Amino acid sequence: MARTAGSHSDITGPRIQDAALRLFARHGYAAVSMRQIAREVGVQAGALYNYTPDKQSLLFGLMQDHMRELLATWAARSQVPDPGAALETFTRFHIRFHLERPDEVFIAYMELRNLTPENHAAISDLRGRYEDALESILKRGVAAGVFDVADTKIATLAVIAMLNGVNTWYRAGGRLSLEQVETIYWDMVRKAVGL
Amino acid sequence: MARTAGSHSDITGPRIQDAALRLFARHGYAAVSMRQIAREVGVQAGALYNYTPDKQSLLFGLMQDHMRELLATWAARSQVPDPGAALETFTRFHIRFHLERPDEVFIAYMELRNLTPENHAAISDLRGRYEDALESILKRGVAAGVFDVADTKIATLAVIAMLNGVNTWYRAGGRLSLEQVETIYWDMVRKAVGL
DNA sequence: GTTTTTTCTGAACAAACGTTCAGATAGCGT
DNA sequence: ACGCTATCTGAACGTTTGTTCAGAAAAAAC
Repeated sequence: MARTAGSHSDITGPRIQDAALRLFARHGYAAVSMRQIAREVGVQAGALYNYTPDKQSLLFGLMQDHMRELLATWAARSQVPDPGAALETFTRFHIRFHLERPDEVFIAYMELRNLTPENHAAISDLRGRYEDALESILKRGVAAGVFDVADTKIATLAVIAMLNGVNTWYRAGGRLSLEQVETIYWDMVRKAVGL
Repeated sequence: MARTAGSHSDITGPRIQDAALRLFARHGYAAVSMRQIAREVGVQAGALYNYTPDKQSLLFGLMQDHMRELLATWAARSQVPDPGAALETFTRFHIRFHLERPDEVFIAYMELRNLTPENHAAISDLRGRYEDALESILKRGVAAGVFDVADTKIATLAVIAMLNGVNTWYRAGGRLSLEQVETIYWDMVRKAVGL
């Protein structure tokens, strides 16, 4: 046997990424084998290598795609001049964006240590750029005298850490709507920066 | 060859736990082999099985020890009646305790998915008890009318997530002392709960 | 309808995996 | 000094790992 009926790279490629994403998020990169991914796609393990040079690149691609989309989506937003309004926009954007992609977020935070040094540096750089987006808002607010923040760098990391926590417990269809969750967190963020 | 000079279970046992802790934290449970742990201890892989029935128990033991120590240490503290003071005590305790044990904390949060269902349930239960300790403080503060918190459950998770973030960036000997870090975070927590 | 290209199979590779165990030696109690 | 027990080695087990590749079939190009 060889090429199978209906096979097409436009179909198999994304399916491999989807399967890898889900399996990596569920069991962890190191615990998932190429054969498991292949089985999920309905293909033999060797076929995966038409789409990725190796397992590491598969992980890196997923993380890089996620971070780039995060940055691009945020950059596409029209920036509000008022620091308070900008912070609210960021807070709600962050929660919504991350809740819509639980698997990507999980991988981006948990699998950093499974990247090669070069790949790790690349992802860390993208992460840093996103953190800078928040920190620049905090700095503007401090400069304008509307935020009360002792250390903008720490506040940046603290806010992001707090917001990321949503992904550990929120489930669609639960006690609270996405809108309610956003509002509750925004309320805490707002108060934390002294607004 | 067989038993080696100077070998003793009181020495080898802890060394195995130390090595497993460090390696699991650095590379992840699934990515670390029993042979790597053994090499770190200076022993053959088979010798590990005098101290643990299997790899899974090694991980579970580390996580359980950590969570029990966390709960016991917190329980040993004399509880302050004032909710505000209690929250400050908790905040400073949490940061200090966790910064003193970066590897244990890392494992306790990252390796949950590598536990068997029974072990997972056991650790989650311990985790839940610790979260309850914070939530009870928040509830007392809300009842006393000194805290402004929309949802104590979410606030609990948000505060813990924020505080846990310290472990991702703090390094001893850096720009800020532990005392300073505690104060900055307490300032944010205090404001976030409307105190 | 024929040729070329794309996509996949199935087998193979060496290496590493967790775990077991008979046997050997070190340390301890007597 | 001797025997007993605790501790470890070294080899072995069956399985799984990531990856490669010749060949075969489907799809696309002509």
